[in-house]
Amino acid sequence: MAEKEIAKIYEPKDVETKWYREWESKGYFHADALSAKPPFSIVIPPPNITGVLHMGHALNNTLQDILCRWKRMSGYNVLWMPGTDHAGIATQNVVERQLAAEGKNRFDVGREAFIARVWQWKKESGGQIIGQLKRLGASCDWERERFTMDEGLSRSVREVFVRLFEDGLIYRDNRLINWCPRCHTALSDIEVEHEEQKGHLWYLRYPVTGSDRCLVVATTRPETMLGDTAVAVNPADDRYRDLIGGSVRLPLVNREIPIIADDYVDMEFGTGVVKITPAHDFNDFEVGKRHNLDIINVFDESGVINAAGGQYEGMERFAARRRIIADLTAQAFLEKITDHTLALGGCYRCKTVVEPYLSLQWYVKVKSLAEPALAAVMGDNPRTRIYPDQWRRNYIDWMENIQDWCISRQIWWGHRIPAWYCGQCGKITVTRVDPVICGSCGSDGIRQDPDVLDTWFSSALWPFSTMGWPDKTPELAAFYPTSCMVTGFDILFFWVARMMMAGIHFMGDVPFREVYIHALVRDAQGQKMSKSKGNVIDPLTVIDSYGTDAFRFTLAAFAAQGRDIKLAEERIAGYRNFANKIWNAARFALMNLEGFDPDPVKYEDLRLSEGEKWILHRLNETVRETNRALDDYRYNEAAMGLYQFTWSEFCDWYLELSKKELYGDDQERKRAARYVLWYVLEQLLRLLHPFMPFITEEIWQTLPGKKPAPSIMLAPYPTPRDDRNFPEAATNMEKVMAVISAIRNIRGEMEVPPSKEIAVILSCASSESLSLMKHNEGAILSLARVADLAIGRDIEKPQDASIQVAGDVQIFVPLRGIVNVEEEEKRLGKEITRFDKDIDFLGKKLDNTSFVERAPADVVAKEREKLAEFTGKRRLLEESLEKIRKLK
RNA sequence: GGGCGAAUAGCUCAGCUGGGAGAGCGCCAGCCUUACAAGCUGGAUGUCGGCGGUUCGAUCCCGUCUUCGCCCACCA
Repeated sequence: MAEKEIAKIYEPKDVETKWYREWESKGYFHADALSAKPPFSIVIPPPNITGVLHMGHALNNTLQDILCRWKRMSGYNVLWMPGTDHAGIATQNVVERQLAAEGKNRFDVGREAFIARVWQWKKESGGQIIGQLKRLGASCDWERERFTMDEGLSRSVREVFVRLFEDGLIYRDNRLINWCPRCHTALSDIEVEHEEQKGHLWYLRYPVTGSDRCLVVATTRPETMLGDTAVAVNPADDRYRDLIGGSVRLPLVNREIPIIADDYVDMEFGTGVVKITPAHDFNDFEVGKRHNLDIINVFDESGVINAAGGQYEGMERFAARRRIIADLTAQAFLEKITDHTLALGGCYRCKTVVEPYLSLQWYVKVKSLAEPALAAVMGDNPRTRIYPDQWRRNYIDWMENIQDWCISRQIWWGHRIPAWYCGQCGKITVTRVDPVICGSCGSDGIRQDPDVLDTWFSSALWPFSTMGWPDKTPELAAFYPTSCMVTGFDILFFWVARMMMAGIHFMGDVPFREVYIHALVRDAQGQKMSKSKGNVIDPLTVIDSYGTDAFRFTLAAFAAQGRDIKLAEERIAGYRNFANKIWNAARFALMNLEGFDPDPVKYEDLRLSEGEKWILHRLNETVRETNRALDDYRYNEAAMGLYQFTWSEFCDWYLELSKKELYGDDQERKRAARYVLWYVLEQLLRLLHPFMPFITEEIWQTLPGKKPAPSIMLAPYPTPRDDRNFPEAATNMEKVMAVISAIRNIRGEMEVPPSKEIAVILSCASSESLSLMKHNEGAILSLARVADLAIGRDIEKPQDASIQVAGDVQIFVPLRGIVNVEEEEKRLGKEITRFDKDIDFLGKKLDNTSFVERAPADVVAKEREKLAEFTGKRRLLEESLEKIRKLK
């Protein structure tokens, strides 16, 4: 470290760009498929090309990067496969909005030109999230970056579609599906988000034919009455039994429709009479099938009433509702309106209320795919383990109740369905290569299905399509199945479940060995972050103001399993301070390591102090804990352990302890101190690197000594070292630290300013303590700021001294001129009361014969010890208090 | 309607397999002690949501209730 002054405050910005560029350009992120090292692979949940980095991405990718950096340093051949998703509906929406701004729609420009325009948009602005992931420090193998619509992945999609079709697992059917009237496309069941809303139940009178009775039906959607083709009652319902087989006349429409009986009708609900609209309700559709009812579709694809709606044709569905209610009211067909809450389905892309809509769509038959995907997570040793376990239950429930997957979408941006219809024979041709003639009759009058595949169809193949499938590639051989999938629970069904099905079916093995499901990032109040609420914290703004490392560390420290993260900005500031603390500890070290070369140092020859042994021992324990925690995805525990070690032990204690050695003249001691300082810091930086990649690299590069690698990200991750375990020394040091703390406590309580040096007498009750305290005299002198220290066996307490007890050491601080007698009296009183409580508690516990008899012997012994210790201390304090009182 | 999760210091949260609770921020007191005031030292604060049960012993296990949150579900 040169004479150049290092800034007191860590400035992340330049450091981050500098090192990221270095890592990437040197190819440190690149995985070699032919490496001899054991593989560790993760495929990134590909962000949408329309995406900008939000908190969810930041958390997700930070957690992945921590794993990747940790494993890479631990000797694995790490592949983190990156890429982006074409995000069919979302991306199409973006470009359609652009067109709308120009006063056009996609039909004006035509399919080909529209798709060209989407590609153009992708080229210009589709990659920004990749740059943002880089700012986050993501160590992805960018050389392998893929896109769900690139050539290779499109080939995988085509292959999968054809094979499933050939196996009879893909079929076409005409049934009710969820339809978004705004996106003009079908949606799968899970793409519909249900939300509870306050609505109404309208009770409508349907006059019974040939009678002056009316049947009253309750409905939440009165406008669909235009498509009613029956009313239904429960066959067991005595109220209506006589009317079954009869008919009613549909108001406004004047259509005569039958009264049918069906078990589906709940007698308890509403009036026990249900209007049946097979074209616009999933239940009614089933009822209609059972009873062979007509299906009258009254909407067009935009949710506007069509010709079947007679006088209401051309009205938007909600306008039609208002009008129809008004008309029914006017004609006395409306009996009453009651409040009713219902779960309305909305499009997950645009929130528009979806419409059950009859149409011809493509489906994947999932039953046979789901079975092995279910089996793979079952048992004590599942092929794929889901963390935390609670999510396994969710996965299982969903897989067990899985419905066929509607995969066709009526949009233009996506993988076009490789099916051609013959105008001659009407047969379908599905092939790997675009056909020119019908596969059945040879006619050239074929045309391709206009629909594209659900975006999640290609996502399902991601773990193997990105590695070159269907070819047999070295990547697949080396990295499939992947080691781990890190993702949020919101796409457990959309994505994880489908990757499982596809992976097992096409690769013959699960796509990943482990799945780690992390939580959602919310605001400090626990609200979901959303633009409309205005509570969004932008990760990039956070990075700008606090630095990437602080931000990453915050996310890791918050990432407790199974719990959402409530992110408050103050916390990030707290970890920014932590980064700064590391920075300043490094400044201290570098200043004191000037001219020091650790390489020739023989560790075995060093004469280590108690404090040095203690910090080495604690480092070893921290190493052990960090590795163990990361192994179990306990990111928060790993982060908190490192935080505590760094700040409370390394900085607060060790650095302070080291000063007297570093500043002293004993060259042998100095050498040991420098070595330990260098060693612990060097190891600590490696431990922290997966969490805080930039600052650790910046400091690490300036440390003296020969580097094991050109970058800290390639240096071996610390593992515990047997030659650095000092359990005994560590315990001893803790005793010394307790004495120092006790002296500081007197100082603090007595308000003795740090500038005022004091005299202290230590009275030890054992020879062990005596030699320990003598041995660590220097530490006590400097850390407790003591000028005059006397240490002896069983020293009589001076009359006018303040007392503290630490283990079997009594600490006397002569009062005269320093301590206020009243203050001391108060302090002692407080301490005594505190002991009284514990003594009382322990006494009662030990008096309880069933405790003494039944509790394990070691627990009882421990409690006895504690009682004796407390009683002893209390007695000392009591004596001291009496003496003090005499002084008054 | 089914399932899951949460309730711990003023706030945000830890607390792995039961032996009378921790952190950060905030608060109080004293400090510019030559790495760091984004800092140092000391201190205060909790019927661990309520009620039962199991146990020698429960923040932790079981039951139940209350209050929040989430997921799934075709009750019109």
